[in-house]
Amino acid sequence: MTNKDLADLLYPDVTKTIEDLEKMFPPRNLQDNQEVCRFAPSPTGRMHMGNLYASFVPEVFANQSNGVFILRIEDTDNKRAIANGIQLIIDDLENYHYIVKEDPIKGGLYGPYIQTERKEIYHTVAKYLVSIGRAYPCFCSEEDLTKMREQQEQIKDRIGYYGKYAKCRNLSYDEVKKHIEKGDKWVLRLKSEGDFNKKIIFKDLVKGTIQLPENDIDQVLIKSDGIPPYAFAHVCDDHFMRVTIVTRDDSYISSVPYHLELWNACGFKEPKFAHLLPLNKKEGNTVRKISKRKDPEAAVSFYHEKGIPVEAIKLYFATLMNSNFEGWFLQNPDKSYRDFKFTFDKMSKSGPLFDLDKLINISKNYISKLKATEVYETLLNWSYEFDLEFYNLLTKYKNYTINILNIEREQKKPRKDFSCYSEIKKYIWYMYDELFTNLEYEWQNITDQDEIRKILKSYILKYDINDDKDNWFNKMKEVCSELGYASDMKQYKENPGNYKGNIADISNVLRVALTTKAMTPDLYEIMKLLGRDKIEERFNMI
RNA sequence: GGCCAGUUGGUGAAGUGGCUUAACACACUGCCCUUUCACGGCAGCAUUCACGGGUCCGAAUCCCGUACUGGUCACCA
Repeated sequence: MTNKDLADLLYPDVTKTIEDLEKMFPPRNLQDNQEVCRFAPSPTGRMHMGNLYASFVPEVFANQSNGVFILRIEDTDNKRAIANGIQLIIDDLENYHYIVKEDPIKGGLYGPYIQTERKEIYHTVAKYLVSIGRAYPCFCSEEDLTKMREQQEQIKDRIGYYGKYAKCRNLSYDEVKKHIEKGDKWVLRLKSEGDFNKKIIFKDLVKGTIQLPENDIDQVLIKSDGIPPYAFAHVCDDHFMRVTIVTRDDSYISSVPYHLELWNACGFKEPKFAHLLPLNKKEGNTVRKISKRKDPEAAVSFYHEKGIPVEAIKLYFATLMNSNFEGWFLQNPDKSYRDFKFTFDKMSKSGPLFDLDKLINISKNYISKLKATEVYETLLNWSYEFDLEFYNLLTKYKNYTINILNIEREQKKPRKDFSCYSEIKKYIWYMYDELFTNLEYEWQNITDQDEIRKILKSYILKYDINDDKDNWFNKMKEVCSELGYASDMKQYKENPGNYKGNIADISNVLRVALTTKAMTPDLYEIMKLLGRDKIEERFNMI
């Protein structure tokens, strides 16, 4: 009896051959420098920052080379999958404007893009491996394996199904047949040819040259439910999807020797590998992988609710990804991160720490460079979801709001007040009469109400909405002289005793009377937007 | 425990044998500019690169050892 007979016995339903698959999924018609990358998550829930970053990297490398970025769903562990998991992932990638060429919904010539729908492919390759003597069925039960492990631990031997421990490795055709006929459960194992005492050397795009012991463990290729575990699935998928760069978490690095043996046994040309360090977070003195369960700031929804622009998050990812990106972006503030040439060798070999402060800074800069109309549109969308009262005001006073948002914006060095959209209201609420209630005035040096009224009265007599900024400021100076305040700060500083106060105090009174706040954008602009009636009305409220 | 990797200020990091008495950015502090805030400008913030030894005229950079941190050793991905 030959290996071929064994293959037929194990996989009688498989009719295709590995050559058929090669024809069904021919090499892509791409240049050498065009990369095919994929993001391959499990559908276990909403994306989190770790995931999002892990998908940003292959997306960038695929698209900057004009290649193909694929979304493939790894749902072979059905215990952890959730119902609408796939849709959630697709939605998040779309919200972040990732360019995805092939995914389970769009489809593509190299699908299906869901692993549990690719069983035929896996079984075809599995059958091939059996037929060339590189795979065999194993009937060991879970108890057998546990017992074996305990024994190995006791005598301090290496743990695993290998060498003399691989009991089922040399089962005869008749023995296998007997098991199968009895309906015994079985898994398919690789017949490893590796030698643990020898080393393999391989080059990782991120980590450089790495030496690891060869794999000699007869790993499971197909589980008893007929579905392959990750390793075998990824080899079949990445080969037949013609992936050129496999990006994945750094934790896979120690199983690379096994993976390489698999690629080899199947007769596939191995792709390039890039093992990425996960996003970390500092907790006390220890650094750990950012966690969906423990860290609120890991959730994508956290940023969505705050209204941090997705582009800012991507810019932050870009700075984490390539340390020289930030400097480049400082030199080229008007360019997109898509114009930057990312490389693997500039990626961190130790895990990058996720820093919310840094993200917020990037976000501030990003928003400050937008046009007022763009800020308005995004703010409108954000408030529609999270603050309907504000949304209604924004809709009612569209142009007015755009003008407010435009204060000190379109200039060389724009203001950087807003780090996210949820913050905007607290900076501009006083511009809307509807929100101008429950006031707490932040008077500074001048608190005497009579004095304040005197200043306001003196000022309003002079105010003319058509004044240019110089005139406007001169009128404030006139109030100073009339009421005994210094109109020139230098003079005031030389002789503070000669004055009741200075022009900054007068300015503060006007500002607080109109806005209640001691800190606002340019007062001249604010007054222009409020208009004379509102100014008088607010002065009279004091 | 075996194997693999990493360790540069409060933070992200640059750095691959002399240009480094360690770039840049964030945060923080102080000063200046200024009607306020913001922006901006200037300055301060690691005499030192986990520790110990070695190679070398010369080490953050190369070698060895130690410590610590992380990863991995499943019919999970």
